[in-house]
Amino acid sequence: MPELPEVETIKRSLTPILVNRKMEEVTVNLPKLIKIPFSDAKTFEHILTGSTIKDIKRRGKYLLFHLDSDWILVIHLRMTGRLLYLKTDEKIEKHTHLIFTLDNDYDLRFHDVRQFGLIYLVHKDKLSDIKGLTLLGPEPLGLDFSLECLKNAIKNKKQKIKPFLLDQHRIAGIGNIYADEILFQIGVHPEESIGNLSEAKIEELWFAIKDRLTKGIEFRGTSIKDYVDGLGKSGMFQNELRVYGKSGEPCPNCGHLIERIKVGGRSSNLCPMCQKKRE
DNA sequence: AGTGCGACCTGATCGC
DNA sequence: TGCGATCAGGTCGCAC
Repeated sequence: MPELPEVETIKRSLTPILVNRKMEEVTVNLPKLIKIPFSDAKTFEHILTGSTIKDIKRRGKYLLFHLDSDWILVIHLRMTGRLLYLKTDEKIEKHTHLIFTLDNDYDLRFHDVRQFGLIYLVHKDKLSDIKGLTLLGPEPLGLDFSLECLKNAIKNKKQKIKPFLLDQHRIAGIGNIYADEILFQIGVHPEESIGNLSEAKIEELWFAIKDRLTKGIEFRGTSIKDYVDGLGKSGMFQNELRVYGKSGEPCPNCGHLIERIKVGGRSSNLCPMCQKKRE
């Protein structure tokens, strides 16, 4: 579900209300969600109870809750995970798997229909135990994601461009929606080999990655089915989408009908006129 | 190295 | 109205 702009929006919505809040009670309703270093819900609850949230950070699609102890709570929302700030006396909805009861009569609740979300509690010296987090590529909106960095990642590779963009080890945070939008913006077919991209195209790609993700954040994310921010508020970027979810509709550039195909097992939306294969 | 597939889950939607 | 097939924004591990 949430990609970089959605996770960033959740972080921004939760930070001002959660920083310096203490967790008075922690309830795990679905113990199997708790990963590394133990899948023991009681220990998880015990360590977190009484902790105060000092900061919330984002890395790729991961959220990191830094505490006033030596532990870090790491959450990945995967497809349908939500983090919601709700009054403690509000009805607990189905699929609420984790409840952090705060010291102000509010809860932070983790809700996840498909149960794919990942919850980790790690010692601050053991963050590297979370492989998916450690192996992430550069932050596309960070300073280390330079044009050179992208060129190096592409060099001598034959991979199709769509799976490349989705590979979190290469660039962190791009998911299926933004990948399609990025490719439409630069007029490249999702099955194009990245080795075929000209220098100029790589620069366009570099710009488009940053541009689409930045715009996604400005519009506070894309709400199609499940996504809302920490306050339950929908994003607006779905109104800015050009190809994702638009198959059968006219291309905003040329009017040709948008197509949907499978690339690397994922649905890909594209305009066959504006995004022809080969350079 | 690249690709393709199944696995993990529930729920919405579509075609018959 | 019902039922099965298919699809969904993510990632991992395995086989070829």
